[in-house]
Amino acid sequence: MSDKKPKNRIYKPKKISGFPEWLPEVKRAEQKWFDEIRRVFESYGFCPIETPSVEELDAINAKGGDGESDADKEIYVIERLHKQEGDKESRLALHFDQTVPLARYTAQHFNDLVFPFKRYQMQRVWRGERPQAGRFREFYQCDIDVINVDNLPLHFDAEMPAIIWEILSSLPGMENENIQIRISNRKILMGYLQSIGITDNKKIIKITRAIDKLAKQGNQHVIGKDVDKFGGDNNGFILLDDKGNISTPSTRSEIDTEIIENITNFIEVTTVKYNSSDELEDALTNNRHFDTSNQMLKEGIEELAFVMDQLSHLPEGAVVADLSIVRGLDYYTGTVYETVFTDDPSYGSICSGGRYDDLASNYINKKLPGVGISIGLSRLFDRIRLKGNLPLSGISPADILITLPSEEARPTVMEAAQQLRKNGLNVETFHSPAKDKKQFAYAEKKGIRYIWFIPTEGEANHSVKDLTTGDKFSTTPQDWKAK
RNA sequence: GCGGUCGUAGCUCAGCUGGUAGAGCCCUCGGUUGUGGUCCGAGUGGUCGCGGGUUCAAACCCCGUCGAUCGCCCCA
Repeated sequence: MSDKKPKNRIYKPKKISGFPEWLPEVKRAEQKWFDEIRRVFESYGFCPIETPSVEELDAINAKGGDGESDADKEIYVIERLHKQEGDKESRLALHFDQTVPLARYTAQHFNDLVFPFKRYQMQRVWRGERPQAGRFREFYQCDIDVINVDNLPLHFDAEMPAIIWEILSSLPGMENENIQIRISNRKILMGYLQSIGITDNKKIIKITRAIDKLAKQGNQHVIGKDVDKFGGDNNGFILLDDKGNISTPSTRSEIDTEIIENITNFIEVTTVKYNSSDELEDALTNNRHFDTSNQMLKEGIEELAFVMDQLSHLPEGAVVADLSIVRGLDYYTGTVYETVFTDDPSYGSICSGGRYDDLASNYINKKLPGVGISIGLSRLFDRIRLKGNLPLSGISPADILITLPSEEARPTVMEAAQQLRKNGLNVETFHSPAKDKKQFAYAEKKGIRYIWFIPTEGEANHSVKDLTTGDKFSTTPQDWKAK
């Protein structure tokens, strides 16, 4: 009797949370998305670049200015496993978006770039946050940005959503999704806060986040009702009731009642979505609560109205002005975008961006305003995939599998394969002589449509069988064309 | 960083109130099938996430730990 085989210790493979990977058929579908996105980007004249996965940590942190920002925690820093005492090397960090690398890139290659610099970039980015539905630690973003020297025409602010709309409505599997691009302009909120006397940066951040949250939770949520619920040290100080109205300041309030009232007025306006520039201007300009003599507020309204006008050719509801969109990243200074599934806004934005006045000012002594938008490809893709709406077209990209009846036939098989490839077909040859059953089953499983037979003795022609229909054709490698 | 749920074959899971593990799929082989997709049969595969405790006895109870997942913060 045989002894028990010694078991070799196996390192059992595990999923790494937040780092998705796909089977071939899904990856093929993802590649088609990349192809389509690239096609549209290039059709508008954007050119490709790729930056390293890492930036120097100092360079990434340069944008904040404040030093300790929330973004710090999301960054992965890399180090050598075998680093030694006293090794001198710059600290490298995986980039968490493509905007900061773009700023650095633009500054670094300033002399060699043609402005306005229009580039697209489709790479992975990394965020050190806790994964959950639609949230990854490693994911793809597809960015387009335009950067110019000194001034950047507002026209570009309108071009971004137009491009995005074109892409989102052409990606395979997205046919039945209801998507909306929501646009605002930070100058409106900033100008408004300025006009009611709020200038403290920390207060501004809290207010913007409260407004942001309010909109995303569909007015259901309460900020600060249970202060601790909203994350230990991040004390919400704006208290909203279930209808989304600011009620009383919490015990930790840093803000007085009059201002609360003012913000309530503002929120009334922000929770409406405006379909046209006229609606928007009516609501804001003629609102007695707004001091439109404030220059920044006025500019914001005008800019947003301009952008809306430029986008009036898009279908109704595709793009709306939504003043609750304020965006977390603090480098945005004007137009801001978010994109949501209208039937499930809480899934999060699938496509965001905005305008920044001088993102590169930390890297170069020039004023380089830009505007850009980023498709959260992984989040979008995963949603469509999980809904089962992703069109899959087989594991293999091969159109044809040539059977190998015997080892002697291999040269003929190879020759036929080469000829077919020259004609633009993807061809795989079966790897070893085997029963037809095995070779057929292989083609079937890999989703290869045609099986090719070289001539048997006495036959002049090759033959092809279409597995989807069962039809068989007599032909030659030179002549055959897939129907 | 915080909270909820979960962790049994490669995958999806079953395993009643504790008595030392099962199904389907996958995979391999054989048969059937006008050259494959069907059907039938056989086989491979698990120290029940890991560690400790309670017990005569634990996949099942307790503690810890790790992992996954969902949510909060934040964000694509």
